[in-house]
Amino acid sequence: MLSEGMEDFLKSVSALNDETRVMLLRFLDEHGPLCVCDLQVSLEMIQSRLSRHLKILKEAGFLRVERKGTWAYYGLRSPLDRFRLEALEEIRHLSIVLPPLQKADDKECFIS
Amino acid sequence: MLSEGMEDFLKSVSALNDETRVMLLRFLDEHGPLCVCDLQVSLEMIQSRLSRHLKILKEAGFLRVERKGTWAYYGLRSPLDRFRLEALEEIRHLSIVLPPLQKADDKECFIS
DNA sequence: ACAATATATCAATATATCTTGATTTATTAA
DNA sequence: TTAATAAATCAAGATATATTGATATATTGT
Repeated sequence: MLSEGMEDFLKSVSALNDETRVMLLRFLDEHGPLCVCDLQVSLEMIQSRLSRHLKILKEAGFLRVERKGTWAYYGLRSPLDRFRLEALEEIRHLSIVLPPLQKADDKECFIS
Repeated sequence: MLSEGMEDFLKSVSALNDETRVMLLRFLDEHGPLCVCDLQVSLEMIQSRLSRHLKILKEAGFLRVERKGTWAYYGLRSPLDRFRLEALEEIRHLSIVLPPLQKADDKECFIS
């Protein structure tokens, strides 16, 4: 059957319940899969914080990870089920200002 | 325009982020508007707790209140916007067991 | 094996949310 | 106006979540 349980629903919802994560979803929706270090520079977030939020979004079924060497590329999972897709759609329509995408390896820019 | 802001979105989402409130929405969706004391007996919840959750759901745009004398009848607000409706739809499909509806005034059952 | 780098996890603290019991407010009826 | 009841709010404690800096793990190139 298609009905999910309370736990799964609350996991989706609590993943959405944070401004940082909503921004992350929006950013990845707009730019496609990105590695943690690119997100770090673009969103000016420290690494442990980013890593935590990405994990929560992944475990809630919104994101997938693909590893390439030491890099981890996070992107929207596809297909999303109806509710998550609807949430994403809502996020797409939020009037929020996103910072520009920056690539970490553009310069000799080593983030600790 | 139709786009809501981040604040409004997070308000909806954080209202959904609680098992008690999800139950409440489901219960009111199934039985129609009910007064706080009926919810109290049916869901076996103390009054202050119930009152708090109803307020959160109301302020998040899911519920409306209608006062009749000392009673306050809470019911689903209508119409709901797309995202809230979709959330409600999702809640409708959750496989959860609800307690039966009980009316507070059936017996001389005065809840403190 | 070693150094360098990307990411994940941990520990401590700060902040937010939930629960309960007590109190307050508001309405009705005597 | 007083008593009774419904509902809202408050205060205190418990639990959960977010942030930061430090440490651990894993991969790559030498």
